[in-house]
Amino acid sequence: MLDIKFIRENADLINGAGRKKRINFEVKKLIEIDNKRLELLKEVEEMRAKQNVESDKIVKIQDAGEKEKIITAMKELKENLSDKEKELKKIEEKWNELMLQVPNVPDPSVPEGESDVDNQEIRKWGEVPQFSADGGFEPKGHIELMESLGLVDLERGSKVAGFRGYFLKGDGAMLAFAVMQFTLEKLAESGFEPFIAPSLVKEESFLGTGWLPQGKDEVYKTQDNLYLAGTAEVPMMGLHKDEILKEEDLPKTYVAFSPCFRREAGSYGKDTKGIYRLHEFMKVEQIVLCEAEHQESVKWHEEITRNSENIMQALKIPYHVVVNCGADLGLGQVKKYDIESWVPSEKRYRETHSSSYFHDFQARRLNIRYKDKEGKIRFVHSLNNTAVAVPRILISILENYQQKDGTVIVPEVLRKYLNKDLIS
RNA sequence: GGAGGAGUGCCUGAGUGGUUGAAAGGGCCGCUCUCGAAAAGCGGUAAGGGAGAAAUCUCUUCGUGAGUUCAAAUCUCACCUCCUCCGCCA
Repeated sequence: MLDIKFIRENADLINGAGRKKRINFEVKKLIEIDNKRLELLKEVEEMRAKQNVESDKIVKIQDAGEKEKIITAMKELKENLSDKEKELKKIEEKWNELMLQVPNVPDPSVPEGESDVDNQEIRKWGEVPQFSADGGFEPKGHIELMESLGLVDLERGSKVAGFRGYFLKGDGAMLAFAVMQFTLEKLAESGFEPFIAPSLVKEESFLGTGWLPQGKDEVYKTQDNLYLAGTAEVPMMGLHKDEILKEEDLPKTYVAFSPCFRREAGSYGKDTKGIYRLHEFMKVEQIVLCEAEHQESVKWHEEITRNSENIMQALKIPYHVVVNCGADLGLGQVKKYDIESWVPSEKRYRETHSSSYFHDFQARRLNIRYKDKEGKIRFVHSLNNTAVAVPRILISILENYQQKDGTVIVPEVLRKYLNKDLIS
């Protein structure tokens, strides 16, 4: 959500944002509704003021006849007032609906583009392994690798959990916990406060983060009107909802584990095999709330991106970082980087992390504020980034560390968790 | 799942229809006193919206929503949250 005053004064900017993000939104319509809203608001407030004044008189006046006269007049006013209030409420509902659709303005550095193919590589790390070079071998895909090593059971997974169901087992289960534990420890060391966040969450945090209403097909809803979060970003942003933080408490840097659930409604045909795209997975996520300065957001955006890169480098997995183009940005995102990890069997990088900042877009919706040095109350800025997503990251770990005989070397930094250096 | 109880400002807590945006105490901030501190005294201390250059004026908010009434923190209903007891249970 953006400030209505900002929207009114920067209609062109918002229209441009919509174009760049390939989101249909007409500022003109909203401004018309807003004008109507302000007009009605004024009328309603004048009537209420009148009512307040006359109410005081009713209490003070002794004369019974006079009193009766005012009460009669107030009865009439009440009729008119409640009609106007109903009208105002209807307009406000429409207004709110539109306000939730206003796209946040992307940073000028975000490239134009139609889809994720237009995302631009900004840096690359690591040597892509050359398995098939002289005397080498053709690298196996993660499914074959994991099934032959007994790390996953996909057949029984779908028997039990349906489409995209899976069991991680044996060293697959151990490796999953190892990489999450490693990540959590690394980030806790850098000062991020660890959390285990709820996944079953009320609607308001979904609206607040911008996952709803736009993504309603993407989110599971329960019969108790709770929703299953697709990322810890949702509960973690809800954490400080309606709070006024102190400036000295900022930045809030959190690292949260949570199970994640996604319907993948728009991706029926995509990645139907293996453990790349799942309805249920686990994730360790970085969340930052910082002061409401663009430079702060940028600084933290780079920092949380670097944190994830550091983990990838510790795991020694080749990756590159792309800056997402306009069309690949969500409604609230100002700028986003994806980290994509090398998948040898596909000979390409695939998305494993997503790092974005929102300015105060989410904070406005969630009403998360802080008091700055001058005592002024402002909305915080918010950011989030994947620290590691499991089991997706296992694809790159296992495929990059595989050997000719089908065994897999355990990344050095994970050995202490598995108590072994080879999965065979 | 069953039976009760409660939700008021930063906190504790008063308030059962009308000068209550809200007593009192605590906290916090400022000032006085003091060499300084403590204590004491005095003053201040919600957020959001609208109008205005500003001073200021005005509207809304006592868990949320709906209702009764000329008028609601106060009455009615629904929902949410928390607490206690019973049952079940990782």
